[in-house]
Formats: sequence, C-alpha cells, structure tokens
Amino acid sequence: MPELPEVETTRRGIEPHILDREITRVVVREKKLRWPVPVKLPSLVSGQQVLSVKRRAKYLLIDLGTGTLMIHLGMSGSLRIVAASLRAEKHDHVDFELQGGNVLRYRDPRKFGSILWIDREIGQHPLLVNLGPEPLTEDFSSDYLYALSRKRKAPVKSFIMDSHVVVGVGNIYANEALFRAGIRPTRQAGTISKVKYQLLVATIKEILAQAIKVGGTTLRDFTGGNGEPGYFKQSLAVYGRGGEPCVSCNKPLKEIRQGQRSTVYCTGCQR
DNA sequence: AAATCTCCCTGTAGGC
DNA sequence: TGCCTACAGGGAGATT
Repeated sequence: MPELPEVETTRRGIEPHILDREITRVVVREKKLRWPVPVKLPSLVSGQQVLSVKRRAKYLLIDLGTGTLMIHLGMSGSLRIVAASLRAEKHDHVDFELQGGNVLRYRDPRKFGSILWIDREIGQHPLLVNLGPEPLTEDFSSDYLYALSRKRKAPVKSFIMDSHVVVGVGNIYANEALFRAGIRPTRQAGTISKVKYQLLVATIKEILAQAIKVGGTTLRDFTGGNGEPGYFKQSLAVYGRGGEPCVSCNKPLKEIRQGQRSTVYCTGCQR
C-alpha cells in the first residue's frame, strides 16, 4: 500500500529511466481503474518526450509538454521499468513503451489507482487544488497545524490523515507518528497542546524522511521502481502489532477502528 | 464547514 | 490445486 515515501521512492526509481526519453507507444490492457483510463491516452502520449517527473501528494506527475500524466498508485499499484521483452502478467494494465527498448509498466491488482491526462495548468486540477501542504516542506509547521486544529473535534488521527490538512500521511505513518509523539489517536484534534503539535510535526517529518531514505515500506505488493523492496517495515512500532507488547513499556498494544481504518496504540505511552 | 459514510477491487489470511 | 468468507485500504464524492 504505497504511502508517500513509496510514491517518492517510485518517482526516484523511474525518473532516470524516463527523463528526456520519448514514449513511443502506449498499450492499455485494462482501462477500468479508479477512473477510466482515457481512451485517447495512447494517441495523446505516443511520440511525446518526458520533460519532468514530479510528485504532488501521492500523485506522480509526468510532464510531456502537451499535457501531464497524473498517476496514482492507489493501494496496490506499482510502476516499474522492465525490458520490453518481459511478458505482461495479470494486472499489468498499462505499458508506456520507451525509446531504447524499456517499458514503464503500471500494475495494480486492486485497481484503486488511476492514470489521468491533464491538458491544462496542473496546479488548477480539482484533484490537486484543495490539497494541504507537503509534509516535508516548511509550509507544514506546528504553527500551521496547531492553528488549524483549534475547534476541531475529529480524532487527531483522522485530522492528520485528512489530505486537506496535510498530504501524504497515510494510515501506517499516522499510527507510527502518534506513537512516537506519545499522543493517543482518539484525542480530539482541538484539545491537543501546541507543544504536542510541535512534537507531532517533527515526528511526522522524521518518519517520512527516514522511510524515503530506506526506500519505502514494503507491505504485501509494493516494490520500488526497480522492483526492489524497501526496508522500513522492520522499524514499525505499532502498525500491524495489535495485541503484541509495546516496544517501550511492554503493555499489550490496543487495536481499534477509526473511520474504517485500523488504529493501534499503547494505552500506557499515548495519552 | 466539518465530520461521517460509502464505494471501488482482489489477494490474503483464517476458519473449517 | 481445498473451499468459503471476512478483511484490508486511498481517497473522492455523497450525505449528514
């Protein structure tokens, strides 16, 4: 389940293979993703050169000059560089064939991802225009988060997972950041002190930066641009560890559901 | 405005 | 080659 570090890892993995290169042909085997793959995608993309490979939130933005490919990996999506001779397997939905014999291959078993074509100013796109700041920029500060949290009654975990508040904090990292900051996920966002938010913001930045550094977390079906798994999973303190002892105080970790998402925390260390 | 709910999909885990 | 069911999850869009 790609979170922001995995998406950034993918971006860095594919960039050197596609930047300045021409996409010679596009093969769409399955167009039924989160939104339909545009029917005209092959004709729009074929013959265009990749001008840049960027990311906003969990969207990968591949600028082709005449427009931008906006790709989301959903929960099970991946983009890999493979040899054109490598046969497509089940769930390999779209191929972007590159000048030189390689293919940028999109796979997504659960089809929660998307491949869209944006032919206007990218920042104005409705999917991007209302997003909160990137977590690893100065715009995401404790002053910002504290001010925004006032009078918010939603649980702090839902609050930091809201993409209008800050992007890229998915379920895994929300659980981990709240544990490390010693904040109980069920606390109303508006009741948490400025000092705690300073700690939380620093922790979120630290965790995401660390995860990017080691190449993203690998859970189930994610692999990086080269097909190499990341290594962050080893350092997860609470996610997926409900009932197991807290790494800090040994109490069994509590697991609950918040908004259809699994939350794990320590009743001793998080208050 | 903010909070909550619903839905898309299929591999995996667990029960038997 | 065991079969069946519940569950997981990103996040947009609808609903309250």
